[in-house]
Amino acid sequence: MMEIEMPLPLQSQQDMDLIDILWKQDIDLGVSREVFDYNQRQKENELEKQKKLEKERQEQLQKEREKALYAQLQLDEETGEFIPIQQAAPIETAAVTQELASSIEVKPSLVHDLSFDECLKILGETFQLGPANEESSLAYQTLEPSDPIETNQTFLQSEPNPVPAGTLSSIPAEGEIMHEMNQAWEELLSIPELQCLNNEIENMVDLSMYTNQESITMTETPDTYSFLSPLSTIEKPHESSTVFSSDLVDTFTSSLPSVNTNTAFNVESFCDDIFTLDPKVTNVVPLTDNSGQLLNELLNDNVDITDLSLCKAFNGNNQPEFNDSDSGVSVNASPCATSPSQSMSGSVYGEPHHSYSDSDMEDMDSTPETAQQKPPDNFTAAFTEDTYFTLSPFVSHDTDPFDIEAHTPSAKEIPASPGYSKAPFAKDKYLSRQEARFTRDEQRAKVLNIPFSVDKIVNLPVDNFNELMSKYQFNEAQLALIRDIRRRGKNKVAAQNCRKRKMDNIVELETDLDKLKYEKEKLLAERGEYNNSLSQLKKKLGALYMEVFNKLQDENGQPYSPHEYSLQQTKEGNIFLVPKTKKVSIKKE
DNA sequence: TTGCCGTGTCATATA
DNA sequence: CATATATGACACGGC
Repeated sequence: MMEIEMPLPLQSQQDMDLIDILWKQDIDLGVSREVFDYNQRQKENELEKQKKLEKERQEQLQKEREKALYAQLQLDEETGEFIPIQQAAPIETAAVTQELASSIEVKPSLVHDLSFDECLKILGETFQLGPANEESSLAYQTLEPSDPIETNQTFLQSEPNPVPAGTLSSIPAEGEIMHEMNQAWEELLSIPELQCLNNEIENMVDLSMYTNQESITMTETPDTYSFLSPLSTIEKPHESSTVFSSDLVDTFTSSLPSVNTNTAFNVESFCDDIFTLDPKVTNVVPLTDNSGQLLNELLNDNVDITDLSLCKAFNGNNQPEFNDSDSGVSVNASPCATSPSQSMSGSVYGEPHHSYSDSDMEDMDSTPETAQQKPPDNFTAAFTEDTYFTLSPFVSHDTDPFDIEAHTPSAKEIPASPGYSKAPFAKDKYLSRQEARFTRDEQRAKVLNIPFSVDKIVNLPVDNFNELMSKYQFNEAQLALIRDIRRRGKNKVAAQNCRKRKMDNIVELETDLDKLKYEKEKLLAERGEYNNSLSQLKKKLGALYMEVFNKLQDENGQPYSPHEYSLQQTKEGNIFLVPKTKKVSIKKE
């Protein structure tokens, strides 16, 4: 069975005999000879050392990535956010796009070989996975890896050609796979028919999110990252387009029917199926965590599809941006980032990134552990009520977002533009609804795991609000965010009311103005009438005066001259003929 | 490209 | 003093 091993200097013949004796004693127990083999153990030790070295190299690589990412970002002094250096991005984008074009074998035509119905079927079945129940929750707990980086390392170690430590450019395999997969999805969803499918997906998920919220439990598991890995494997060069199509359809149709809306989706088995789908495909490359998050979103119907559909991966044109330009949390939906620059800058490296830029996040240095609420007994119910907050793809349950923030400022990567959330489908009318539905504050709340809705935060009366707040333990960042959300929410309503009042006032003033104009016209007309009647009365009075005056005669029987005399009336009603020269003297009297 | 409009947000005053 | 409300000013996106 065993060939005689060359005795080492440290191993005397007595030692070898002793080993043989011990082995013979244990051989019935199934112990192999290698157990007693010093060389074997030494080899194992060396292997372990190599693994450790590799692990260290991975960590070093990770740090270098972050450094490179820092180099691509600049700190916005106003917002405290990291923003990409504008000039670099387009060039890099173009370059990487070209690289992708040459490296990715899937042509658009290939993807388009999938009929719309097939695509619809695939994605429809994918998202018909109902809200995961507790079974899936269990699955989550059991499948949950320790952390994304570790997962990533595991993947890397399983690779035939481990990624060497080095700079960004020295990790083509990982980045390429990421790009390939994202590209595949971009192309898949760039099919015009699938644009409207986005909306269907959204609606389906909306249904699951809002009608079954109470039954929703956490199902997010990074293991689902591998869900779409066939995309990166099937689309290898030696696969024809028809093979791609059929394989893909077969993959989904063979895997998904066993999953209904009430059954927990066994991601692990699902992935196993996929990974073993085509044994000819030897170059099975693991996905990065980042891509995995995208896939996780796709796979989990509990996931926030807003993030998904906001994801630029589905149109590949713009950056997903949960960026908060002026205040609050700046969250990059990098899980689905497809921009080469973005991918290169960090998201491709498999970390969900979180960015907090204003007062909300200024306290982020608080102990990460405190970021987790300590819910009351009814936490589950209260929690699931707004579960979508906690199912954000970038809210990892086993990694602390603050920690990630602290170590990976890359979260600031690639805000497409300063300002509000920008729909990935900039010209997609459907997304404006999503955008409207998920405000920035909601996104912030998701990031910080706020266990109740923004609506509650804003609209609850003070007492109820305080009562609700007392049920949880929040860290300072969360408290600040909640405070700001409430303030902003109330101010938003106040501003709306204010504007409405202002408009009402304007309308009212305009109405008053019209009324006054009408009144003025009316008064002017009335004044004209009065003037007319007044002039007529004056005429009549003059005629009457002259009639009376002409009847007056002096002692000679001569009429008085109207130039020398005038008729004047006293207060008592007596009328006198007064010489005009004496008129003044009479008045004086 | 420019201007207008609606909206969210902030700062500040006031209740 | 804390909170809510009101409002001017500003930024931003859409048209």
